[in-house]
Amino acid sequence: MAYWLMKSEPEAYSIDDLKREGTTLWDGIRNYQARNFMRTMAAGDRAFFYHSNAAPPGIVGLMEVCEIKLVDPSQFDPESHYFDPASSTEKPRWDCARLRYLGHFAALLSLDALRQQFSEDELAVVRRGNRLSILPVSDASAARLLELLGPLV
DNA sequence: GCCAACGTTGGC
DNA sequence: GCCAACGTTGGC
Repeated sequence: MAYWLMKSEPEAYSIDDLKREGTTLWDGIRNYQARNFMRTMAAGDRAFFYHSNAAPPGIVGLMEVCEIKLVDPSQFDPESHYFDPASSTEKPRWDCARLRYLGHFAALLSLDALRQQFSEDELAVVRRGNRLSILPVSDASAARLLELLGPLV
């Protein structure tokens, strides 16, 4: 089982939205590197839910990967912000994963705190200039994160 | 097949 | 709003 970190702007979709819905389609990924990471996920993997563009940004909860390589429906919707005219139903360019809510952590672990605990090599999210919305987390870093974050609530 | 330009993303 | 990072695109 691998660990990941997935970012979402809470104004667009927050951990509370996921708690309410139970599962969600993680769609709208339009960055190739993030998409490629998402394709290497496996069902049963865990993902840290990270609030980006928040004050402060940081890890707020934990999810489980349910399904991967699902076609992202928003790419075909002309009304959608994520509409991609270059994509076709025959050759879809973007896919997505289904994630399940596992829980909140008692408190947000901020990016500042993460930078104090982890080097840029240990945890990609603290790397200066990193803008990826989906990142792998090593088993060792995941174990330390879970220890810092404490039990799910 | 090189490589400049583009698009996406998010911290600041 | 700037800019850093980088996979992909596309002109040649």
